[in-house]
Amino acid sequence: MDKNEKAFYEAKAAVFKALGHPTRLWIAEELKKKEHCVCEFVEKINADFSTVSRHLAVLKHAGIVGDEKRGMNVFYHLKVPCILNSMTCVEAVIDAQLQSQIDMINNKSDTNINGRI
Amino acid sequence: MDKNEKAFYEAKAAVFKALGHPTRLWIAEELKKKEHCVCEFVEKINADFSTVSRHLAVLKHAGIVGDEKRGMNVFYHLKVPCILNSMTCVEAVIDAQLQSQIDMINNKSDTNINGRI
DNA sequence: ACACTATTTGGCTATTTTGCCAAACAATAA
DNA sequence: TTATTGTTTGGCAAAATAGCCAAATAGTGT
Repeated sequence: MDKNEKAFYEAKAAVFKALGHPTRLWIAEELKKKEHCVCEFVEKINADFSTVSRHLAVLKHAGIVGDEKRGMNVFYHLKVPCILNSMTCVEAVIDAQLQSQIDMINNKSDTNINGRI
Repeated sequence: MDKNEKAFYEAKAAVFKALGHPTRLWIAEELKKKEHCVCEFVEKINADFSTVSRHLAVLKHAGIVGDEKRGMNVFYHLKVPCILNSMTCVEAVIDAQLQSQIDMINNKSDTNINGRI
């Protein structure tokens, strides 16, 4: 893997990483519906103003959201909405994972039953 | 946001987080082509056996890959290939980001030029 | 039984991330 | 001008992550 390719993987991973936090993922989904100022998020999330601002900065730095100052507020919008198209697949991952956990529990109790007989 | 919804966002974010590391993202893309044992990755990545094993464990824990022991080797495979479908969009994010950086540089030098006149 | 190979795990340190508080900044209102 | 509101930034401490080494584990072959 040469230097360019490595840099490319780092850039791509950074995008995933930015979405890899529940609050930021939630913010991104909210921004898919419509733009929001920071204060609107602070109301809905139980977190400090500075915390929300930092999360938004992470998303902005990753290139996922953009911001625009209007009056006293800074409005954030989703720059690349397609980034959330994978959500159905992500949900499929979670479902599959949940299912395999259920299977594991079932197999374990089967073993126990067999062990008892 | 109630407890269930919060847990749902945490689970979804965990999937993104798992892909949010260049090595793990590279591994996932390799696994899209075909299954691999750990040793094959160790050869290609310049990292310790234990490091690679841990990265694979993270992907497995997130539900993205599965593993199967055959003989002396453990083979990993991509459980949910659709997770990489978003890659073209991720690349679009990077392109857009790169472009906005170029624009910023251009605007800055325009300002300088105007300032000089 | 022994040695050998592939993999995981425990333990450690260095680095990064998170989230809060307080302070700084910016735009508006009085 | 001062006060006020919305936002960002500096600084800090707690927690999580990454990556290495060494030890443990599991399966194979002798």
